[in-house]
Amino acid sequence: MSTEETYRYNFNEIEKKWQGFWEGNKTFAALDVCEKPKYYVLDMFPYPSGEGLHVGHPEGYTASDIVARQKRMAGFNVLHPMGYDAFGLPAEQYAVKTGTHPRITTEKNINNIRKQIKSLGFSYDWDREVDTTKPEYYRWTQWIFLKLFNSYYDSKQNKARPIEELEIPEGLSDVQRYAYIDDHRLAYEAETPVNWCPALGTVLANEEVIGGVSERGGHPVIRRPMRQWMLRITKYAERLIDDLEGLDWSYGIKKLQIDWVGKSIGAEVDFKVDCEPGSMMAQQEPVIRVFTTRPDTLFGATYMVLSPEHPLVDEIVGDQERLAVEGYRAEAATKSDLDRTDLSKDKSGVFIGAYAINPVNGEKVPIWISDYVLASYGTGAIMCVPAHDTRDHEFATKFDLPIIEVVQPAHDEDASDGCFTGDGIAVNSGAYNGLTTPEFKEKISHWLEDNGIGKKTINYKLRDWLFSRQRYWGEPFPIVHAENGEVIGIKENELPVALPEVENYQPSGTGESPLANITEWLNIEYEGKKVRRETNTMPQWAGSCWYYLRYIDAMNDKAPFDKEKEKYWMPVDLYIGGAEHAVLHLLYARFWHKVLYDAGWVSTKEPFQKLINQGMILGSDGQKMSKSRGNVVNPDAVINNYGADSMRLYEMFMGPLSATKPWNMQGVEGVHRFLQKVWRMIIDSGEDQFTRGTGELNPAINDKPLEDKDLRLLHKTIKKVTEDIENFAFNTAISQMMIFTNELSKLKNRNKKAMEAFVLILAPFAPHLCEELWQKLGHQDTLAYEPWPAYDESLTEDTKIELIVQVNGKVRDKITMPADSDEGTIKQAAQESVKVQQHTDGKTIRKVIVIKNRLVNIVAN
RNA sequence: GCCGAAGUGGCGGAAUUGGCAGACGCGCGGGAUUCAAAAUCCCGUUCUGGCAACAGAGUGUGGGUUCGAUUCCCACCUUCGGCACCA
Repeated sequence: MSTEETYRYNFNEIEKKWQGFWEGNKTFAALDVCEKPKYYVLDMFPYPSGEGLHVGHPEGYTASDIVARQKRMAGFNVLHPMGYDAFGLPAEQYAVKTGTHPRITTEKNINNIRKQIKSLGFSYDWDREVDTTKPEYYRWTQWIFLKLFNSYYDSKQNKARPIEELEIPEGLSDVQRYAYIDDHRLAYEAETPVNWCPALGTVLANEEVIGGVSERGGHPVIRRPMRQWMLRITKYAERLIDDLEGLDWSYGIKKLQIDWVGKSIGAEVDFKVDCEPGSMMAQQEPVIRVFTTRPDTLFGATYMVLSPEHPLVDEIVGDQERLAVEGYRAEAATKSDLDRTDLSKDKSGVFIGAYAINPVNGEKVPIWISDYVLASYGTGAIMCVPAHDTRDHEFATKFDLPIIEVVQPAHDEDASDGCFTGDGIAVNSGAYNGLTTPEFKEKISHWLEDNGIGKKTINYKLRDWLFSRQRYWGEPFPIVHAENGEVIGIKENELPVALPEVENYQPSGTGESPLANITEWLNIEYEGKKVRRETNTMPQWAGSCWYYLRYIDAMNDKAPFDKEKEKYWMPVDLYIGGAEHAVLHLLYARFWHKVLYDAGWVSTKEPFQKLINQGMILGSDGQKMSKSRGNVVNPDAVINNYGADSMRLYEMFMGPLSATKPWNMQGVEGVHRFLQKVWRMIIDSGEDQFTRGTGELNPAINDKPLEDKDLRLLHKTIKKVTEDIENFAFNTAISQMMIFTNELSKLKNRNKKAMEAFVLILAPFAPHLCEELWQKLGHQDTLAYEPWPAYDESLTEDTKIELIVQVNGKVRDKITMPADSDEGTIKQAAQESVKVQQHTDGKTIRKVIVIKNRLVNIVAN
């Protein structure tokens, strides 16, 4: 029978056909004006690498696509866009090696990845595609940067305001005024020690340095001060924590963000440096300010440590100690972060030959420097309480410094190693003895404030964002520098500052980007002044900080987006992506969003209302996929062999979306068999015992009503699939549809309406197949906007229930009874059971527990 | 070290206001169909004992609460992910 082949499930043909249909009809175009409620489903857009997609990408994209398709059918106006985060180092490194313009590489990679994405049949609105490297896009990235540059943070109003509104002290010279203003901008320049990678010729962000070498390439990284652009994200620390509250994100991700901001409440305390009376030093009255979260342990502070970089060290160092101190500081300066971390187990430091006075008891305490104190946190100096801080304890033990206990555990908690870090009761603390830790903190804070030697203070781990890179392939800054030191933002209407062509992509070597080599671009006249352009470019994060806003109005050439459209579409209702972006991307995007919010450009405080992280997909060996292990699965191969629908279905069937799970090609085979079975259930494929192979509707499909149990199965299935999509439990939704198919395939009479409902609920998962089946069922148009099938609650429950009968908690029998039978009837029926009687024989029945519609437990002994 | 998530058959996993452990899929075993195969269909498949009916054990380990615990509580072990001297 040659027709057999012809009418089998031919995924290749079907998928090509429907992808063409959707594209040609713009089936998934979102409407900007619409009476329907809106729903915005966003995927984290990919970096278009040369390798293309790996199987991890389609996992999140399939999940979001199922939701998008289901929401459309449920009557929502859905925005579901896709784009490319295409600036970045790999294209540039390739350019350095081969001379190929990164634009060429990037375009090629985008074309490839777009083709891959399209081959999976996602319901994106392709008219809204964005590419962060296009001038039409980065023009607005620069525009937002200018917003940052032209704003300052008003701490009283707790929001950013235009720089023109900044109050400037009178009587400043021009230069002083520029400096004052620049000091307040949300985007500012600073001389900062940065991670300089000589091999890459660029500065790397902390997160791009792993174990002292560059994340890409593994080249050594050293610390070196350099002029850099910084963004004042620290001003938003409090709001970045507070506004998490209303978001539907997992506890884990919120915690990660909160910890990254790292808020801690404590006090700043001034320690006077002990000077010889009448000396030069004494007149200056030098003071060391420390930050501590435990002001209640002040009486136990037996020494102090300054960071090696602390500015006061030079002034107060003793003559005899100067040489040793300078040696130590030089050593610390050359140490990378890795070296410092490595030494964490073995503390180092030197005494600087000076003393300070503990303000609470007048004790003279020695001052040391050590690299375990960070210059960049708090005040760069600490008071040390070795009895109640593990790091101080280690240091004091090593250098034989005194340890005084000032807190006792309230109960008999474990004070192991003589270092108790918990809350307790104060001892050896003068008038404060007997106070609990919180009481003590409160009192001493007031005392410090009343005496002008300290005050309550809040510190954050979060640092300002190092926002410049010495690279070619990134957004140029819309900034020029005048000869008098003035920093000038390019006018908005002159944007974009286009990325110029260069002859070679090699870094300039001085630490500047390749842009510094193009003199005719570099030195220009701007507004009548001779200026030099900014040669830094923005980091890869920049484009991804606001792309979700550009999708709302991707073609707008007058503004980044239309404010009315923004009001309609924002916030993003669902954001799906990898957990690797849980901290930085989300934090940075939230920060930019808040800046735009303060400027009145966006209407919501937060951009992403609900966030779901998909888990990692491992190779079939249970290891991370990597070329070197040879366990990488190529999605193209899977699509070729089994089709996009099978690929989609398998990725969802593997397990819970957020779990880490291994790939198994036989599992793809399994879901593929399911789709074939669905095909045979509805199409006369000639493979089925009841059919002849016409390729049309299966003759078993007719208008005869389903039997009660099958009708109930249909309604149960609709209910479960509907609820499971809501809960992102796609694996169990698929399993329920398998149960339905297994059952209905056995029937000689398959009700047509039931088949149609089934096709509609399977459609978000396997859209190509379902469109084809929908057409075969006699419909002309796409099913994308067919109403989502409703279920009848009363038909989702059974009329007869199999009750479990237990004796002493062990299952001994099962009895079938009408649903909602009353307790008395159930008890009686259970005790009449022969098997129950065998197990209760000779025993006294103490108790009978009945759980309606579930079980009976007879307790006997 | 700290924080977060998780530990269930040969494998992926299912089951939560505490109520049949192992749905669904893979794999494996047996059968039907076939000249044969592919495809398809049917039966079986946690472990131990038994031909079977059936009995016992069983959700990382050890305790506890309960008529009843994969689910709740306490202690511990292991794996994965993140952070890492932030005073």
